[in-house]
Amino acid sequence: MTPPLHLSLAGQAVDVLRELVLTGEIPSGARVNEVEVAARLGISRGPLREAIRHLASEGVLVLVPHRGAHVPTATAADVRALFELRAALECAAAELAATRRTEADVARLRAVCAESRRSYQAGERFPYQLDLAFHQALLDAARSPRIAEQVRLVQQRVVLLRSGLRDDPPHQRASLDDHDALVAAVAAADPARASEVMRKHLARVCSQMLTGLLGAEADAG
Amino acid sequence: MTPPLHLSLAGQAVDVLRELVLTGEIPSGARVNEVEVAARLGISRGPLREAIRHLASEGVLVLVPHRGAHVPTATAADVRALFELRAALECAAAELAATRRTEADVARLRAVCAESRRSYQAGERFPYQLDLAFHQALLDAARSPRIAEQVRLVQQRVVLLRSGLRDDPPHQRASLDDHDALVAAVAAADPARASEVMRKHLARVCSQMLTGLLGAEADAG
DNA sequence: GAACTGCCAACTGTCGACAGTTAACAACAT
DNA sequence: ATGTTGTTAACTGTCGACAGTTGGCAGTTC
Repeated sequence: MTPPLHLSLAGQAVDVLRELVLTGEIPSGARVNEVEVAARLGISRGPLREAIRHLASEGVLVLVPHRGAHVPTATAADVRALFELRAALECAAAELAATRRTEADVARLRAVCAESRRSYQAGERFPYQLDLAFHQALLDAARSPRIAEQVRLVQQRVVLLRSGLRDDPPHQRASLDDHDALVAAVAAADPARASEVMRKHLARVCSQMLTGLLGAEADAG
Repeated sequence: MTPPLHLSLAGQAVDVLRELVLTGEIPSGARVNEVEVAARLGISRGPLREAIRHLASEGVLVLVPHRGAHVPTATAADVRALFELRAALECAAAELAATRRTEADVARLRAVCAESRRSYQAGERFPYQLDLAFHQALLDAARSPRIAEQVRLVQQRVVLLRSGLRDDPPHQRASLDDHDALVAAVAAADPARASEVMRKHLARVCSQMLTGLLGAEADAG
């Protein structure tokens, strides 16, 4: 999907390790042994260490002095704090998108929404990839590179939390409606409404994720 | 001030290098030679490389493959994008602060404002440290660790831009008024007003910084 | 039986050295 | 004189090895 056109081994290691963590192949809470993973990737410990530090700065891994890196396990408070950050960023992005969007942006947003709804009705499931694509399209319309960059990092951590989370059709349906309302507000050039719709959308997603995680924790414990 | 109680050399190198860059000792646009700086810090290239990568992830340095790291030079578009991000974060923080602040938070904010005004009138100058202290106090009142973390990173980049920027008493006076208005809105538990005051405050700071930078560029060119 | 102490293995933190790439300089041809 | 090409020096990217620390285990003592 994303072109891994890095030259350095460290850059490649970042992509591979990130994928390993985000797909859950390295599960939440698991430790990352440097020599073991270095051997697995066929590189030395130097570049791998740089990759680990990089992913730690993204929040994909956490570092403990003299005890290496491990995949973080999130508490309910962590999730709420993360979604407060996400709301700050994406609400602002929604406002900017409502101000700066072109006709092409609106068309793209509508296309992603239509594709999402079609996919949902066809497979009775809302592919998360399309959800990401929608938010990405909104960020493109906002034309604020720094905000987009930060949202990408936050979404990455959200993906991390989602690993092993069961689907919830009613929630997916609500998200589809939220997206449509968001596009309408952006198309109408109504920043305040776009921001408010986004805030409610993210609040819903957050609470759904919290119940899902607490349920998973309850299942595990 | 901040306790540099890191254990690893890489951690110490991060602090030292950051200080070197933020104080302008390593000027904007300058390249960072690994062997040279490693010798200067009395450490090997390994830890220094990790420190450089870390600072690059913070935006304090930029990396170019096979050409090392250098201190970034900002364009007007970069400054605007950065302040869009800062506005997204700090407006949200202002809203949260207006919702969650305790009496102690308000007292602390008022104390910082009073100290700022006193310092301004005494020395005809508004120490930037007190400006940072005010925004920090507001973040404390917001009680959103993730947002606070991101604001800290953004402020760091703003400090980077400020290096070698002349003072502007009228602007400082306006900032003092903005801060007072912000405290009033937070004390009144008025999130919408707090957000709006913050937005205008940051817009003013941004435009002042742009004129200051463009003037500096004109002087240099 | 429980708690403390000393040892040991595993792992991280750090270092010095080698290989590959880049950019600048110089020599040459046009 | 200018454009091109070969050469070289400097620097980054990478590796393997050593040292210091941490956590666990066995042995001992109360």
